[in-house]
Amino acid sequence: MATIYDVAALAGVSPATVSRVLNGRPVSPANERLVIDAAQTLNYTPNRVARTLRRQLSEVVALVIPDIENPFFTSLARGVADTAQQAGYSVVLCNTDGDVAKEESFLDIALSENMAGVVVAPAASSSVVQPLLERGRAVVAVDRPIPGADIDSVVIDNVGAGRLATRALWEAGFRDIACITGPAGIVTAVDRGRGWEQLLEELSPAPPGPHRLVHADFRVGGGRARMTELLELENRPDAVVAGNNLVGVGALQVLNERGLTPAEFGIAVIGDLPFSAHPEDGVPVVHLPTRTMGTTAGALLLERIDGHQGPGRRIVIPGELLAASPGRAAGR
Amino acid sequence: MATIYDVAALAGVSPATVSRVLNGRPVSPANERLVIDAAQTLNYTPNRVARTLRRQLSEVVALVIPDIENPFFTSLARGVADTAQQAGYSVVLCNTDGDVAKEESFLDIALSENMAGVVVAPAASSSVVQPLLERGRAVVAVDRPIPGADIDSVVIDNVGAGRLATRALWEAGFRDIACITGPAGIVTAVDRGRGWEQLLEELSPAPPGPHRLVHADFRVGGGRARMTELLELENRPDAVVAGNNLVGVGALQVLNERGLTPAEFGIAVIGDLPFSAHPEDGVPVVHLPTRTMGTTAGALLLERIDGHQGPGRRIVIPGELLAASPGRAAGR
DNA sequence: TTGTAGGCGTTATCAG
DNA sequence: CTGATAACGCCTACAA
Repeated sequence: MATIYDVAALAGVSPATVSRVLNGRPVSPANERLVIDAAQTLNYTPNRVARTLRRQLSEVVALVIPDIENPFFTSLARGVADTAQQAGYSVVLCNTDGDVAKEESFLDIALSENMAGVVVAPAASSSVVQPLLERGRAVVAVDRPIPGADIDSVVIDNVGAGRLATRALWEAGFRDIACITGPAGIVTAVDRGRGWEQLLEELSPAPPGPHRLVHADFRVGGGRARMTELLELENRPDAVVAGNNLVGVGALQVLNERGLTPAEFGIAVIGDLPFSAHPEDGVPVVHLPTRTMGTTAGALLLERIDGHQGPGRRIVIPGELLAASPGRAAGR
Repeated sequence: MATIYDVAALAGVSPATVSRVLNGRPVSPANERLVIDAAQTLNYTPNRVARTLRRQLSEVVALVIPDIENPFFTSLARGVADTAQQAGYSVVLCNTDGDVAKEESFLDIALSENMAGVVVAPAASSSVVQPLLERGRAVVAVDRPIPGADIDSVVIDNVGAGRLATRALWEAGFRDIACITGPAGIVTAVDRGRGWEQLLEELSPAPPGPHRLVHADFRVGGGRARMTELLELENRPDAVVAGNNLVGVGALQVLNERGLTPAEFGIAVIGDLPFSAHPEDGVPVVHLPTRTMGTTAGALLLERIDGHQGPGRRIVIPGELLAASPGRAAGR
């Protein structure tokens, strides 16, 4: 592999001059030509490891997410990647599988690899970003804020999303609306449940009992399990709010298998139904602009990398209720 | 940030001894204790950049895929990540968006970051892995082989998958079966189309005209567009093979929107339908074990990293026809 | 504008 | 077993 010395030798200049050309610093036109030609003929590529060691900062940013198989996060990832790549950074994706230890390991690596910044969707409510911050690295939280860390964060208005979904069912005439949200330890799940609760307390003469709010794994299996239980209840509800896209898929699976239509048993979903092959008539969906979250988080990160100081900013992105009209095209 | 010198100073030994402890080389028990304690109190983490520069090899492997939003590839990614992480490697995911230039850029980076290896699902039939191979780096192709490169590859039996899907429709009684496969430039798409063609030539007294094989973008939109066109044909077919999971979703969307059931218009899908909320009764699906592909590719990569020599191995993984019986649980 | 030289943090070699 | 030292490839004062 050619080094900067090889290029210098071939061009008949010093390594410093080569470095200057590579980094766009002033060099005589003649030498610039020589260096460029030499680099070309040697097929020279700067060694990024050495550069990073010297500069103490790489041109890589990491995106740490808990579930790479959830379209919510892959769409988010696209947003971050688009923004960062446009600014010349490479984006590497790290999947923690919801495992706090893996997340910590990736943050460690980001630190010791001298990465320029990290966008993290924390697996739990605690996330060890302090070491990164102490070293002056850019860190942005996305989807879920990190309590106690004064950093930029980009989140959904989860309470509002919960309200929108619940209101859609209420207005469709349902009066005993349950909610399957995510784990009690995940703030997005809790907030969506709070939105559901708020709205019913405002509208309903008899607010729902606490047993109408159930927690599920934020995956298809979780939705299936809780939906099945709800249906087998002695006094079962007449509608349900699904706390995220995958829970929605699971719940819909159960309803469909039992031949229950959305008119018979109401269901609204917080988050876009991924890859739906059926129109899902009558199912209100609260669209969450995940790609926008990603681009926003990416933009904040770039600003921080560029040296922006100041207290952590908090950007809240609203969900948007999609009409549950028949014939609406699903999927993408 | 503490360095190896700080640890050495605190422990009262030389940096070399610290390095030895870190790398599990023989050191007197007394010194080992001292070093471990010193490292702990200083909260020391080795600088991976410096280590990589010195060792000329990092403990990172890259996985380069063309579409992070396609569950086919995210599932594959899980497989690779599981295997590699178990062996102590960090996996970084690079999404090329099907863009050959981006792919080349990522391969460049893998090279100049001294990454230990790369698993690549090539965007096109050419992929510039030569520089990596020349530097002795481990490279494994997955999903699509790289013509002209003598490397390990893990692929689906795409011809076989095409045959399975087509046979299922034939046996269900359909006799004018079209095929929507992927772009003509993607070998997996071509092979699946060949499987369709082969089978019909064997079974059908009048093999299908070439216009029964159409190429689509391997995404939902591609499936929608081609399916719509097929249905509007003057002499439309009575069934269709969808060339991948997303084309299947798109085609199913169109059929469902028009109220055509799988009994009226046959459809079989090559690849698992992602996140299906409906049972999809009567739709034969050729299951592709993507996760296994990933773990297999990861294992081959690790062997190469460990120095395994020899010509490129080619592992072909068969698809498996899932019965299209009513009531089958869909999604995961 | 250009070259020299030191150092980024680690590991490997080579004496001791 | 241990320590001093050079080297990985690059960038950047500093001096010319």
